[in-house]
Amino acid sequence: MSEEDDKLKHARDEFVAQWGALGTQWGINRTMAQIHALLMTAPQPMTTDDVMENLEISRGNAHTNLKELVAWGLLRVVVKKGERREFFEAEKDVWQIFTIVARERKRREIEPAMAILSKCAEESREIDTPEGKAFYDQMRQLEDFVGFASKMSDRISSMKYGPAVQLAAKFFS
Amino acid sequence: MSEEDDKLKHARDEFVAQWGALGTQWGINRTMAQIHALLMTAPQPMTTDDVMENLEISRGNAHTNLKELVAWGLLRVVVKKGERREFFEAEKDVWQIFTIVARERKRREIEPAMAILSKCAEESREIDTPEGKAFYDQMRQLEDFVGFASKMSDRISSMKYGPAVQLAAKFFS
DNA sequence: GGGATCTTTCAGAAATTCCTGAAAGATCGA
DNA sequence: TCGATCTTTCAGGAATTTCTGAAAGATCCC
Repeated sequence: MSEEDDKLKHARDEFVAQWGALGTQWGINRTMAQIHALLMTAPQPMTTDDVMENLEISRGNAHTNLKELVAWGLLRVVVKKGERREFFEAEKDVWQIFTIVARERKRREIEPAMAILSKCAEESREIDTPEGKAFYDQMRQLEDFVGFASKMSDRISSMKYGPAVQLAAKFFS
Repeated sequence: MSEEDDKLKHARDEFVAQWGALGTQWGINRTMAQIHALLMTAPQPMTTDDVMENLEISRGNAHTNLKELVAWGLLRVVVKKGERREFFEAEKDVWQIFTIVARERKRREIEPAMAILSKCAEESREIDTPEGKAFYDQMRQLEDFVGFASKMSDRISSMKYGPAVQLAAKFFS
């Protein structure tokens, strides 16, 4: 079966490499994306050393990014009895992955935007010139829209997969 | 009215600065986000030199990012009669801005992901080992989900604002 | 043609982000 | 307590991204 194993190894290596490259576009660093790809396609939980070896990266790098992925909730730490080392295992359910990423993006992208918009709207609320009114108006429109998007994101992220698909089906009808 | 004008200038400067900082999180560079913020809140179209002066940046930087924003569709070039210079004006409609950004993100983030997933699924389709099947299965699940998200994004982006809000209202009921 | 004005490009500098390797910190069993 | 094993941190270096400033390229009018 070495033939088959080679094909798999090749496909998996490609997935890891490309997913890593893509990570950059998504605003997460290459290593983090590669580790995530590696573990999503790992049959067994892996140790820091496994990851280091497979991706040919330093211990510091592996460690930092593994912990970051754990903080996101995309990886879990697994302890095996009789083993002192930590093993890492990925969340593999796509809907779970989606909701985790959506929540994180909301936290990092939507919420700071809301804060800015609210502040600027507030500061300009009572400026009684045409320019002032136009500015306030623009801030309010942005604020309303972003607030709305934020609510939608929450709502969807908190749904179970089944209902979400149901809803989407309705959407396409 | 110098008092009022000052307050407005302050609020606007803050918006530009903060929006620029936020841009980094969104994966676009600071200058590009700042220019966008500046023009979204400009009562009149602005020239390259206006932008350079206001943000205190070089001509090359201003030029490159203005053109990039035009390429995205977030700015339009305006020609005034009797003027040789180009003026730039921002799309101010929030729904338009949203659909433009959604389309761009799809192009840069979703489509490359789809390509990788399809290729890796294809390559692993016939591997007849437990690991091979698991890998193929994972690729397919990701592919299906991302494909689905892609369709949803298209569907929403191509809607008019009114119907989109209607739909959202149903969603919250 | 030639000068004036505006746009575009791009090599190198500056700034930012990311990674390495090593040292320090924990935890455990003997 | 001590050595072995594993985890964590971080200063400095490497890689990547962004910006500047100047030169070259358009376009227009005289």
